[in-house]
Amino acid sequence: MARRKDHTHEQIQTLAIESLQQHLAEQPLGNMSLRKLAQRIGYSPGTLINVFGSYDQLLLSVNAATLDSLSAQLTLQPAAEQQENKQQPLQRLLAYGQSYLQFAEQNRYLWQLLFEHRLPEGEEVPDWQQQRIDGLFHTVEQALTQVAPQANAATVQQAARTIWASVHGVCSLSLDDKLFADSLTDAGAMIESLIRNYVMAWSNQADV
Amino acid sequence: MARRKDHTHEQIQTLAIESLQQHLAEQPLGNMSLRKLAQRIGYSPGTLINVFGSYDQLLLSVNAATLDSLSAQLTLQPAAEQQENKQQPLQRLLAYGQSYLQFAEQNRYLWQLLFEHRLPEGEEVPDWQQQRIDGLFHTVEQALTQVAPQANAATVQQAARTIWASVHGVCSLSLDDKLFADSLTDAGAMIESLIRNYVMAWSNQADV
DNA sequence: ACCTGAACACCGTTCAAGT
DNA sequence: ACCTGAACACCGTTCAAGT
Repeated sequence: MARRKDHTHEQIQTLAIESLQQHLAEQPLGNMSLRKLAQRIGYSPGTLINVFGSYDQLLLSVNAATLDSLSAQLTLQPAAEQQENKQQPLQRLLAYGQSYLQFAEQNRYLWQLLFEHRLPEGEEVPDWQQQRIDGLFHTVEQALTQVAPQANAATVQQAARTIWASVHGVCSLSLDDKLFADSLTDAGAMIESLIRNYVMAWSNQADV
Repeated sequence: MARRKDHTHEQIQTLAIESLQQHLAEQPLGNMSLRKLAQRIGYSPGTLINVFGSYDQLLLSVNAATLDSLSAQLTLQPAAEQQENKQQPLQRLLAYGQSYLQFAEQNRYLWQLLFEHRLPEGEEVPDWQQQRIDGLFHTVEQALTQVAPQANAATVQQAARTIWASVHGVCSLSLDDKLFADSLTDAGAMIESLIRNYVMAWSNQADV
């Protein structure tokens, strides 16, 4: 049998991605499979391969959406606080770090997939992914530039990446309980300590 | 057929672990399987399950060994430098961070397995693993105590974990090229900047 | 043209049957 | 007692055959 045409390819993509996201809201990727996903949305495994090219690319599509919602959560700040923080870039960086942690905690399986999914063997983080990541860095760079206007672009860029990767490391080990027992509460304090101390010393020393 | 008894269970464990380590020196875990591993060492898949309990526990055994060699590389320092650094805990922390990065770069697939392997669903990082991790933290804590003798134990402990997780984050994103293009060289600089700035501000502020 | 479902080459695990 | 190898329930992917 064949010939259903109930949905366009685009609609099938949306169905599959949303179904997988729904699964990852509660369970890790390991409990899902291309076959199960196909069954969930009422198509055969072959159709999903047709539409996405491969299971790996389906996962990449979910990661694209995850990067977008991460980006949305990070840039979203209550209007009142934005006003307040206009002259307080350090506060903004601290809030940024906490938002990142919050996102990781609230979307742990999406987050795991985003950082642990490896492309088959080839190269190339896709362009759109690198661009989205660059956008996230950019916000950090803006805040750092305000903190240390005398610093040159390369220095700011490196500091932004350092802060970012550090916060990421705390979140990563904390979510996996690979740091200590009571990680949920302490991770926030560690990120605060990390950003506050790093920015303080960095701004006093950067390109003076 | 059956009844070989060419090796004791312990010998089979060693054979399997070494064979997997050899594989991970060049290729990611995904290219290996229990069945391939069994074939490599001349036994059936069932035997490996008998000896290790499951494929997962075999992987855990490799991780135990990885933690040991990581620990060995970190505590190993040239005698001359040890002398030199006796009064320079910051230098020791910097060297520690670089050693960590070096280990991750030189053993990327072992390192990936160590941090990405998840226990089936249950709880419990095994005791021996937590103890080994605690030992690694302890070295960092010792150096921090020298930097800020006035700080209390809890503060030092948190700072040690913060530094550790941060360095880990830089290594992790750097190895996956998820930070930027030229990661190999810059990761070292980022770790240096990270430790130097954090420790500087932290020591001035901790429990004064 | 689109989709299916059987087929292919795998996977970790179990366990009756051999020695 | 120890090990095997077939069997089981999966997996991602391919592709001839249907509509």
